[in-house]
Amino acid sequence: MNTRKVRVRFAPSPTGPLHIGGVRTALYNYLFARQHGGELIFRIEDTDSTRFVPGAEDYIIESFKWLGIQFDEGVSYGGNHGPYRQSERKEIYKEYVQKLLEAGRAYIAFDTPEELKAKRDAAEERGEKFQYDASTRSQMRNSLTLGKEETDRLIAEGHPYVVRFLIEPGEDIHVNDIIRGDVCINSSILDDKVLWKSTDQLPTYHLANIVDDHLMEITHVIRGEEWLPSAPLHVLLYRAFGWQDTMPRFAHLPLLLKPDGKGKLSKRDGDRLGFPVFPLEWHNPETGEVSSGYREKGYLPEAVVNFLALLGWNPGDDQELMTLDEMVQKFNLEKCSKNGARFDYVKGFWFNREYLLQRSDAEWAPAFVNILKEQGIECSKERAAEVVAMMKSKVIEYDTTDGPRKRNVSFVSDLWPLCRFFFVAPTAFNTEDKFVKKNWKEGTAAEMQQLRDVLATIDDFSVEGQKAVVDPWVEQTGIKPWNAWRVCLVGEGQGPDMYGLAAFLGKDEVLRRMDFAISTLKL
RNA sequence: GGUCCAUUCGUCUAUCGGUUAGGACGAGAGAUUUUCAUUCUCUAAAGAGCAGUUCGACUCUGCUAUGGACUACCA
Repeated sequence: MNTRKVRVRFAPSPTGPLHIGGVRTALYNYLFARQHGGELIFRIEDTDSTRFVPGAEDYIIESFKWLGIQFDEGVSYGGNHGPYRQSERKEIYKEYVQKLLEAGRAYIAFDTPEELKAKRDAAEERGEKFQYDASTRSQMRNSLTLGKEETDRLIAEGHPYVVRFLIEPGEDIHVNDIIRGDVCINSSILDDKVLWKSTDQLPTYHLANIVDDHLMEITHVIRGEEWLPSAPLHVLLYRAFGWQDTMPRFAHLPLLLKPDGKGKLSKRDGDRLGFPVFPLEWHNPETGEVSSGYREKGYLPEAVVNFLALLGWNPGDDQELMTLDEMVQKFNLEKCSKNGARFDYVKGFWFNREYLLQRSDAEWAPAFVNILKEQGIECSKERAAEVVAMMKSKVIEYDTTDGPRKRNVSFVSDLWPLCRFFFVAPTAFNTEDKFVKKNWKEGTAAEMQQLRDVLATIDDFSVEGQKAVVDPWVEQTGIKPWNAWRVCLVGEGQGPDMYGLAAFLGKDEVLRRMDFAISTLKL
């Protein structure tokens, strides 16, 4: 085992917004690094020049800032192992492919993409599969079949070529994965992977990845399960370079699956079911399409992080709500589950609510004030906080694939549809409404008139002030005014405690709404 | 098709040979309630199937089934 300082990395390619699965991978790397007092490196793997998307890199950096995941080194963070963008490391890779070439562990191949495609198509027609490997490379146009002279000549003439990794068949390659244990595959099923591309004169992922991880002294590679099949190739690469002694340990994380149906979680699922799959809102620079983000939807970063952390890992006890620091304490790669986790976004609502409830009413207020402003309502933070206090324990309806459901207020934005009447007086009453029908009968108007006149005498209109006058009146008259009063002030059967509502509205507004209801509803 | 990985309540999961198989989300019921809620209490809900190893298997092995990933000059 190595006693080197733990160094892990998260290395996305800037081909678009950061997928939520990638966020989880980065989070696990972060937890692991922190727990071991190690370092987290942020590397950009932009060796596919054709898929580069402007803005993606900044997007990813901003995402981690919002989430509170701090890197120690890398693009935008600095460090002594740079540059951290693979496109800026071309000369380094060149040097290392050269070494492989000289050592006879790689060779040059002139087969064009078209020729290869023709081979594949032909094989497919025969119901077979073409693979560029020990069994076929002797029939191809490469430095092995052409000889050194001819190869040099073709290169000199400017023929495009790739560099392929020469894989010896018939060897069992073991990968000791921290999560999955021993994974073994035979080298015969591997193809001679392209290490250097002719199209853009850049290395492929496999080469750049191994060279960088070695040079950046990475000790543990924590990545998605989609990389498991190529892990043996990577092991072979480490060996070919003679780096097996410092080869990092591997840990392949299970995938995030669709909330329903089959397959892995995709952007489409988010669009379909109405939840974000990206941390931040993303504006596609080419299509102009906008994809929603957790931040813009009103999620708290702590909630997103906590929710994600538990998708594929758990501390082994029953604690589900954890701060980042607690997670750092408890994290354990060996306790990561091996099977894919369905993305249960409904549980995400619950996490958000829990974290929102930990915040004071005053902390909810600014966001609520903004939402009110969008509705054309000006409201001070203080008054907004009062509404929050009265309404945060309510439930709202939301849509699911199984039809409408109810859930607790989980976002500040849930408040608005529940709180309209705080700011807008009823302008009409629905006499067909069950609550109105049940609570506004003959004689109710007269009772409300009595209550109105009692309220009119109150100077201190606070909850306490009203109580002191109204409670005795209720006692004395035997009138239960609550529901009818609610009809007057709200217009329907919802809202907070009546004294609280009335205190918020103020005496004038309360009397005005009552007058309006009494004169419109009559009876 | 080939290779590899996986399989406990609807979902996320605990259990690392001996348990009444635990928790959470979600669902249902009841109590409380100044409407709707909150809150509290309770309930239902699981080891894919078949063999084997063992005194004993959710846990180990094999097969089957199912799901997933990979199979590019993409990462």
